[in-house]
Amino acid sequence: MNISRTSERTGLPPKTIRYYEDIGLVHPNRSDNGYRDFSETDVHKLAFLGRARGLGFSIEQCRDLLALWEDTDRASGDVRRIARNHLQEIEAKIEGLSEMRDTLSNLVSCCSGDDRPDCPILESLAGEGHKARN
Amino acid sequence: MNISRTSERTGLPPKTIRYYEDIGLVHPNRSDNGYRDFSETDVHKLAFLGRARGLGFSIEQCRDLLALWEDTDRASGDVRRIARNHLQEIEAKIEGLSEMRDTLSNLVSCCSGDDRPDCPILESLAGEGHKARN
DNA sequence: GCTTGACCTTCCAGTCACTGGAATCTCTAT
DNA sequence: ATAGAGATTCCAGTGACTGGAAGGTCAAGC
Repeated sequence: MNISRTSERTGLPPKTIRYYEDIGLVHPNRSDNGYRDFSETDVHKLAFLGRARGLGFSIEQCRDLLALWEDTDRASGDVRRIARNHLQEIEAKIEGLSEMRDTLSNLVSCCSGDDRPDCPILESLAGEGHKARN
Repeated sequence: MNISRTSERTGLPPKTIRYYEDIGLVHPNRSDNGYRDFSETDVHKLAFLGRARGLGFSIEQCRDLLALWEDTDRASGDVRRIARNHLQEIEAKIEGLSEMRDTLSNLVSCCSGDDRPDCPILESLAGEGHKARN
């Protein structure tokens, strides 16, 4: 199967598929003309990678997950450990972003947003927050 | 003021400060020996940048905010527009991450996480979700 | 047989916001 | 004179792609 059909079936752009081969995540065969020739297994691997990336796993985590997937003697505990670590990272990111959101939405709602120059957003960025109620 | 003192006062690493000069966000003077010599204004600008970056604004957004900050004739509406756009991006990110978190935490809690190979996390990544109840 | 167009290949560069490291210069203190 | 700290520039790497150029291959139509 050529790369564009593989792209359609996996939802991954051809560029990404070539990149995944570059970094050793898949190893498609080559036809006589030099074109990549993807097997069903390759397609499954790529779809697996697409889903794992969609859940935010890093490439290195994906590599580990893929290895565990292919190892029928794996311990599910190893998989779970990776997923839990990643889950914690995601939760930390959400927390950081939530703080930003709260601060920003506060500032945005304090700003009149008209043609006048007075702007609590800039004042806060300038470090004048503590002077706000003078 | 030399770069290490400026780093202390702004909380930005020297490397970052040099980088900010490289991309034209600050323009410190130079002493006779070639060392950067930061003014109070430079320090304020850098602190401003540090806070804006801490709220997740991109460098280009920071550049715009800095220009507005320095323009006493600005319209606060321009600032507010930038901040609101950024706020929406943050909210979109939070939503995406929250979906990941929900899916992942579901999978993690379904996985026994012991020495056995059966693993609903891998099954889901392999696209076997729809077969779960066979 | 020839051309056209779609597809494939490789390779290089760019993204974003830094960060690390090497090689070299300057200053201060002993 | 020398040691150490701190400054400089420049180059390369990060993560995960993405864009684009230059060129090879294939199938269809004339």
